[in-house]
Amino acid sequence: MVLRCYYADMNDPKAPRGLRELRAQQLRTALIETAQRLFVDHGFDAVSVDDIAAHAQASRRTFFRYFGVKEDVLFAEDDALLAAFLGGMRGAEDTASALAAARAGVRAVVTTLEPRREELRVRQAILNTVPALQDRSFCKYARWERAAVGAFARGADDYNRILRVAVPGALLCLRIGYDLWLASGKDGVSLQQHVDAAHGDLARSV
Amino acid sequence: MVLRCYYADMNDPKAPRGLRELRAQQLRTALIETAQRLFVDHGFDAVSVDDIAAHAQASRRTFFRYFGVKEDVLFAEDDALLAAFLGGMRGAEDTASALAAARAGVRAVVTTLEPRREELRVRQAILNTVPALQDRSFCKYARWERAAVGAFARGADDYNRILRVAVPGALLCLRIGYDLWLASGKDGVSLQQHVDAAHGDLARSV
DNA sequence: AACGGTAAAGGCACTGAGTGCCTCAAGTTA
DNA sequence: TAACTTGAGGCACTCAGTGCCTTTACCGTT
Repeated sequence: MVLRCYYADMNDPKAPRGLRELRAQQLRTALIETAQRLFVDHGFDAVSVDDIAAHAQASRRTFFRYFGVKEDVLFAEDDALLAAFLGGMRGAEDTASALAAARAGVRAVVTTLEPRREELRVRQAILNTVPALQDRSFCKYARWERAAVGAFARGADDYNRILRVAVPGALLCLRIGYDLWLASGKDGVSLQQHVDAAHGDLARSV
Repeated sequence: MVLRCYYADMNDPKAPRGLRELRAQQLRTALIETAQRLFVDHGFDAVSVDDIAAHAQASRRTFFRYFGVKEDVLFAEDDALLAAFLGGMRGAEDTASALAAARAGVRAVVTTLEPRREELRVRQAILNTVPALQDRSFCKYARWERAAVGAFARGADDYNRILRVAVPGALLCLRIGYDLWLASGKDGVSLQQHVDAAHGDLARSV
C-alpha cells in the first residue's frame, strides 16, 4: 500500500489514510460547522436536517450516516471524551479506590476541555435554549456512567458498590463544575478548580 | 355548581368534578394500561401510537393530548412524584441544610413508591429493554434537579452552592437505591434502606 | 495509464412521531 | 330546552429516521 501525503502531519494517528478518508473528515467537519452556524442564526428547531445537508453540499442520507440523530451533530466529540474518561480511569485502575479512578477519568476529560472555553461557550449557548438538547446532554452522562461501571466492575462486590456511586458522583462534579466554568466570566478560575470545588461541596453535603 | 356522585370517595381531592372529568380519567388510564400491555407483548418499538390509540378506542390525536411524546405514557405519574419531591423538600425548608431538605424530598418519593414494588417492576422490565426509555427516565431526574434547584434557591450564595450539589446527590442515591431495590429479590430490604445504603456509599466515596 | 474492486455518497420511497386547525359531540350551566 | 364550553376525532402536513438500490470516485494492481 502506498501512503501519500495529503495531510500535514503523517505521524498523527488520526490523520486520514488517504483521499477518501480526508474527504470524509472534511465533510463531517463541514456538517458540524454548518449546523452550528444555522442553529445560532435560526434556532435548533427551525433548522431541519435537510437545511443542514443542503448548506453543507451533502444529502440528508449522508447526514444520518455521520450522525445517528439530529442532536448528535452537536455532540460530535462525545466519543472522544468518553474514550478520554475511560482512559483516565484505566490509568488509575491499580489504585484501591474506585473514587480515585473516577476522579482520574474526570481529570482526563478536564484536560481535554480546559483550553477550549470560548468554543465550548458557543455550543453551550445553543444547548441552553433547547430542552431537547439539554436532555441529550444529560443522557450522555448516563451513558458514560453505564460504560464506566460496566468496564470497571470487578469480582469484589464491595468495590462494585462503591463504583456505582463514585462514578456518577465524579461525573456530577464534572457537570456542575463545567456549567459554572462556562457561566462564569473570565475570573481566572480553571475548570479543574470548579470541579474540585464541586467535589468539596459534595463531600461537605453528604 | 352541582356536584354529583360519579365517584366512590367524594372527599378525595383528585376525584373528578363531573362526568366529563371522569371520562377523561378513564380514558387516560385506558391508554396507559393498553400501552403497557402492548409494550410487554410486542416491544416498545414495534408498537406505534396508532396501535395504542386504536386498542384503547381512542384517536391518535387524543393520545398526544394526554402524553406529549410516546415515551411519556410510561411516565404518567412523574408529575405526581415531582410534586411529592418538592413537597417533601418544602416540609424541611426551615432546616439549615440543603442536604436535609433534599433527603426529605427523596423520603417523600420513597414513601410513595415503597408499597408498589411489583407494579413498578413490570414497568422497569419495559424500560430496561429500550435505550430511548432509559434516556427518558434519566432526563426526568435532570428535570427534577432543575425544578428543585430553581424552586429552593435562596439569596445566600453559600446555600445555593450546596443546594446545587445536594439535590443531585440525593437524587443519585434515590436512583441507585431504586435500581437495586427493583433488581433484588424479595430479600426484605426496603427501598428506603437501599437509598440509605447508597447514601452511606456516597459519603464514604467522597 | 488503464482496470476492476470497494466504500462512501446520493436518491427514493416509506414509516411513524408530533402538530395546527377545524368540526362535531357530549357534558355543563342557566 | 337553549346556550355555552370543553374535550375527542379527523385531516393534512412537516420532519426525523431507515432500508434499499444506484452512482460516483478513490484505491491497489497490472
